[in-house]
Parts: sequence; C-alpha cells; structure tokens
Amino acid sequence: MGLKVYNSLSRQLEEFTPQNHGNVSIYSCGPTVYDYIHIGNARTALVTDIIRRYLVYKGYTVKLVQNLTDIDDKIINRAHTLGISASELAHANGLAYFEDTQRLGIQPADVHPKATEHITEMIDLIQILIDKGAAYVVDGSVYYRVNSFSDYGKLSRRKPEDLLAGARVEVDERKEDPRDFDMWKAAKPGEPFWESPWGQGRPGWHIECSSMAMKHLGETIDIHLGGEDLLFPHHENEIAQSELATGVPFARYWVHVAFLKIGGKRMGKSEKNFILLREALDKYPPAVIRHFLVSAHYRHPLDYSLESLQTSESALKRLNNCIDTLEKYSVDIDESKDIKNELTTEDASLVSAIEKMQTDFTQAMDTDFNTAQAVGSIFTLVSTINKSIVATNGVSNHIYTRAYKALIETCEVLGIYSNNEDVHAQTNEYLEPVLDLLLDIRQDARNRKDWDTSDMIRDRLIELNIEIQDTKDGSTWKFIS
RNA sequence: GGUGGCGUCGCCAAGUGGUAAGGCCAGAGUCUGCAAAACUCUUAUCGUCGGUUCAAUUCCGACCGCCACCUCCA
Repeated sequence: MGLKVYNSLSRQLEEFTPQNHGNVSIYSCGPTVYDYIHIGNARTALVTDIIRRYLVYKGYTVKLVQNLTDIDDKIINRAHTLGISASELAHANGLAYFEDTQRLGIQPADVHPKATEHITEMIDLIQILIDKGAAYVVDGSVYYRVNSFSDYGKLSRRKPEDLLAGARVEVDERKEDPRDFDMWKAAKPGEPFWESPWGQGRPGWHIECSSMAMKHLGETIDIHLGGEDLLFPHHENEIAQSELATGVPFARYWVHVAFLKIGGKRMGKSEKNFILLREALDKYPPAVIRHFLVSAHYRHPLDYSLESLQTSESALKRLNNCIDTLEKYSVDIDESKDIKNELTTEDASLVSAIEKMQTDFTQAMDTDFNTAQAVGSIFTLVSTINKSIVATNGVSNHIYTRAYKALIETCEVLGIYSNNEDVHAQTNEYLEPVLDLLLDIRQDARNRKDWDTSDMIRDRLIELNIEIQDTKDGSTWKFIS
C-alpha cells in the first residue's frame, strides 16, 4: 500500500510518486529571521521533519531544502530599532533558529539557503521574466505582471475580480494591476541594498523561494511545504514566477500546515499572542512538545494550552514506562533465527499485536501523514503489552525484545521517545551505590517494622526529587521532575 | 464581498455508509505496613433540522456557532 498525500493544488488526496524513483525533493518555507520562532512556526518545521523522517523510514532518499529569509522589511525595521545592522540581526536569529529547532529534535535540512547569498540567481530569474514580458520596471523596482500568467490563481482558486473586490488590497499607483507584486524593491536611503541591472535594491519575498528552490532542487520539486497562510499570495506567486520562467510545474505536491492556535485564535507574531519555542522548551522536554504537536493531524488546527502539554507529559510517561519495562526484559536476539515454530500461544498473540501496530502505524502515516492515528496505534500496543506483563503469562523475552524494538522504531519516526539515561548517566554512576545503600537500610528497617526510619528515608529522598517505588519485586528509585 | 476549514465522551483527538481509535481527567480495583508510583477495569450515537439510502456520525441541502486567508505572519 502506498503513500497518499493531500495536495492543496488539487484539493484532494493523491497517490504519492516522486518524479525520480526512490528520491524525493522537498522544499519547506523557512523562517524570516527577525525574531525567535514561536511554537506555531515550530509546528510547520516539525511537520517537515516528520514527513522527511517518515519518507526515510519508507526507504526513500530525501533531499530537504529549507530557506532562511535573511533580508526583508521586518528585519530592516527591527534592526533599526535595536541599533544593529540587518545582517547582524539576521545572523543572530538564524543561529537561534537552529538552536531552537535542534533542541526540539528537528534534524537540519540538507541545505539551508539564505536569500542574501542568492541575489545573483534571483536577478537572473527576474531578468528572464522581464525578457518574457512578464515583468516591468518602475523607478528601480521590478514588478511581476500577473496578467501575463494565465494560470494565476490555480492554487488559491481566486479569480482576479475576487481579488480586486477585497477592499484591503493597498493600491500602488505605480503598478499596472493591483495584483502585481514586487520581485525587486528599490532601496530607500539608508536601507541595505545590492546592485542590480535596475539599480540598488533588494529582492522581494516570493522570488527568493522560487530561485532557491530551483537552484537546489531543480525546476520541478516533489513536495513544497509551508504554513497555510503562505498559500496566498506567497505560494501562488512562487508558482507564477517559476512556471512562467521554466514552462514546467514548479511543485508536484503542495502541503500546507494548519495553524497552531491559542485561546481559539491563530498564534501569530502580529497578534502578539505567541509562545516562543525556546520558552516552551525551558519548561517541557522536547518529546512532550513533539507529542503535543503530533497529537492532531497537520491539516487541522491545534490549540495550544498548558493543559495540553501536561496531558502530553502524562501520556508520554505511560509510553516511557512501558518501553523502560520492556528494556529490562530485552535480550540479544538472533534476527536470522526463525523462531516461528517455538512460539507459545501467548507469544504468538503478542507478535500479532506488534505486527498489527506496525501495519496500523504505516497505514496511518501513509494516509497523509496521520500522526494522531499513528500515535493511537502505538498506545494500543502499549496497552496490550502492559496486560501481557501483568498476566505474567510466559511471553518470552525474545518477543518482549521485538516489542521493544518495534516501539522504539516507530516512536523515533515521530521523535516522541528519548530515554533520559544519557542525561543522568554520570549522576547515576555516582549515586547508584549510595542509593542502593539507602534502599538496603530502608529495607532492613521495614523488615524490623521500623516505619519511622523507612518513611524518613522515603520522605527525605522525595525532597531531593528521588522517588522510591515499592513493588512486589523490591524497591527501586528514579528521578522525578 | 470572495475562498477554505471546523463543530465527535468532562477535556484533547482519530475515524468509518452498517451502530465510534488513542490520550488526559475521574471513579473502581490490584500491589503496599501506610503511601506513592505502576498497572488493570469502567464511561460517547458524533452542532441543529431536513433529504438520499435497506442503513448516515460518515453523502447532499439548509441553518446555527467558531476559525482562517484575501495586508506582514508558519
């Protein structure tokens, strides 16, 4: 069964077939680096990351390109306010972007092109469009002549008259048509600029994506990703520029990520109702934030709240407990050995549950990357495993090991599992003998029914964020947060 | 005005033309010296009204409510 992707261009689910067998090219619209990113921005970055991980999981070779818009009006204005140069601001926020996204476990793209490093390519593309009569120069600025592209509006399904009816379009007298947009903006005094055939200026927003996508991925890319707000006009304009210049389709599948909301409203920079990703990361582990973000399908709005994050934290605890328990049972297994004939009924039952999870997971992800459903399949298996462990019905360690591996593998596609062992490894090495000693002393006290002593040890440790867990197999300890 | 989306258990959230995954919370248990932790069990007829159909939450229509894009915003 194959992967199906919802294509914004056709407004329906389509069978996914990359143009080059086994290889997928993806372009994802990246941040404009005038500020830190918020969780809403992170949602799109994370969806990109997961789509890429899943395609790799399915065996594709993926080339992912994500741009950094490092020159635009917002950057210039913010830099001016801060009293630094636009490039300094862009550089700092670019670094912060990578820092934040990598903390969230987002793997860097294969290429992160910057607008200011592709001025030549953009000028070339603009020149092509001028030569084709699709652009015109006014006072050192270059505008795209929307009328010259008959397919204009095919992505957003907007008719020219609809656009003109919108009273919010600012009319620029210099434009032939209100819908025309600038590809090259003449510099005003004091603004950063680059030399061009039309004078000093800077590129427009849409032209960068067109030229950087084509430079790094070719004239036709497989998947073009972005937030749903970019559908119009940004992506519509990218199509207009690119396709008029090349004569071939610009992107084969257009994927748009729905908004993250807060209090029912869109989280946005201009609303000033955003939570910075780094703030969230200071409070919650990456896996928790990821779990929250994948708990809804990417094309559905998701509402941010502290409660939701706490819900994800609790859910993840259940998952981690299961995985940690399985790890204790895990053994080295000989993959090549066929143990089919040696399976007990209980073994076989768990094996089929594992296989069901893998099938369901794949099916969910194959259906337009339905992460919410995929997570569901993982938790269904968790439940089955827990029951099996409680029942102590003689499932072999081999099978528990298989379950362990299957869970790790699928969770890694979503990036919702990370064991804390590494974090605590050093501490553990030092603390373990000491805590074992304390647990021994406590056990002695318990044997003597000296509850004062045993409870004191328990209470004092909890103050140190170390929790004692009494089970029928003895006492263990763990860090709590 | 144009375009698109949403309304499923207390909360979050999948899904299907034939009577609804999963998570959280809550309640009840198991375990325990008591607890905690952990685990188990239990809880929905799908906004309203019509229509199509043997059968609709799932298709169509109307209505109500909410959100978004058309201006920078992932």
